Amino acid sequence: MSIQTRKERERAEREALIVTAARELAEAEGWEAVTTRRLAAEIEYSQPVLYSHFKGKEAIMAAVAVQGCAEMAAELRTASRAAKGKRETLAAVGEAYTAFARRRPALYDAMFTLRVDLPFATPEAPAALQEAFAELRAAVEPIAAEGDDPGLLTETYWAGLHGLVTLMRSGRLPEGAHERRLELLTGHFTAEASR
Amino acid sequence: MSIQTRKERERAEREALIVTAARELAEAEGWEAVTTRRLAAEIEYSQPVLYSHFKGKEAIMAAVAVQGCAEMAAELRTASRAAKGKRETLAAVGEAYTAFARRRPALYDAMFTLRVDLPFATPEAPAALQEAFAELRAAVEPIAAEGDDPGLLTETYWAGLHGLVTLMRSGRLPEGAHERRLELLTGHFTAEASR
DNA sequence: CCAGGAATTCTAGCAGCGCTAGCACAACTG
DNA sequence: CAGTTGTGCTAGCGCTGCTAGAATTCCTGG
Repeated sequence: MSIQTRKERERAEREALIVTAARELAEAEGWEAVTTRRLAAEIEYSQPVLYSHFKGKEAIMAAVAVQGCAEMAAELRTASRAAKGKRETLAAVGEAYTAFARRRPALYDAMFTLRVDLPFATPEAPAALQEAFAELRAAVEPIAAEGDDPGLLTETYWAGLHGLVTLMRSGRLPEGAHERRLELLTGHFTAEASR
Repeated sequence: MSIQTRKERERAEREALIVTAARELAEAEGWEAVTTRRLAAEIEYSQPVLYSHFKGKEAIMAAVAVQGCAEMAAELRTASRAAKGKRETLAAVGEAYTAFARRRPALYDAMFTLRVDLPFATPEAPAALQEAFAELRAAVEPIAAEGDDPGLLTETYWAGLHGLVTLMRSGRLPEGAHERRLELLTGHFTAEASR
């Protein structure tokens, strides 16, 4: 019994070690530097050990993505709590979202850009992911107009944030005017829709 | 003289052949199927020939992206011309944009998602790219509020469209409600901004 | 028409990728 | 302490983008 639990604990610890190493490597040098060989060296085990914990590289990235979702959810919540009115709250959450994406680009990519081994738009999506979306929704819902579906409106606002972040990060949009674009986006969502 | 021009013509033809083959392969089987070996086989030359035309795979993708920009610009213009009022025009252009992205996902990825060997937010950006942006801008500008910078507003609306497209394509958003999300986005941009 | 030189294309290979079969060793059990 | 179980390693497969250098083709001048 005790031996069994010790082994399980050790396995869990090593699994966490893998995820942490992957995340740190990705944040330090980008996901293209995260190879299974490099990762194996980092945790001081051989390559095949990785595959006894995860189905493949995508599954490791998915684990990192889930961690990222939890952190983002927490940051969105903090920003939301600190803000006062409906509009200020949405602005604060939007700001917190894009700030997170810019501060932790590798994490953000795993969550929302790269192909990853995770269910998304289904009830089986990871809890952390649903929490992050719920935070966004809590900020969007109060500014929804009469007929607007709050879920769809949240998805649409989210898309706006995501577009800003990804176009900027891939060099399609200049970094400089980010704050002003974000204001424009939030401003148009807090206005009354005309149809 | 004649020999010289013939050679140049043949080179240009072969270059076009490469770009076309890359594009068709990408559209048929996705960019991950476009390997330099596969591409070389397709054009019935050996691999190194590719590198006598392009600096690398990214440069080939960039050439495909430029083609895509030209086509998108044309489609946006067509949609714009067919629409009547300011709001209808913006809606039509947004619709044309997302329709293009969904109909030609590989082309869209080369243009706006994948890392590619192109200058973007600078005056040296390819003409086709600038034309596509100009089409978007022509549709956005008429609905800009007093103080809004039309360029920034266009970038922001573009980000919204891009976010919708990429989140949907990567499975983060369900396909079903796309039209309604697009309406929400366009609706909020054609409304008066409240600040 | 043919030899020499220049340009072009190909063969072969490098270093690295994700992933895995099968062996060797370590750890636990009776 | 012997035997069995299971864990981790070595080695290697088939692929990637890319390139050095050999081989071949083509054009030019005699």
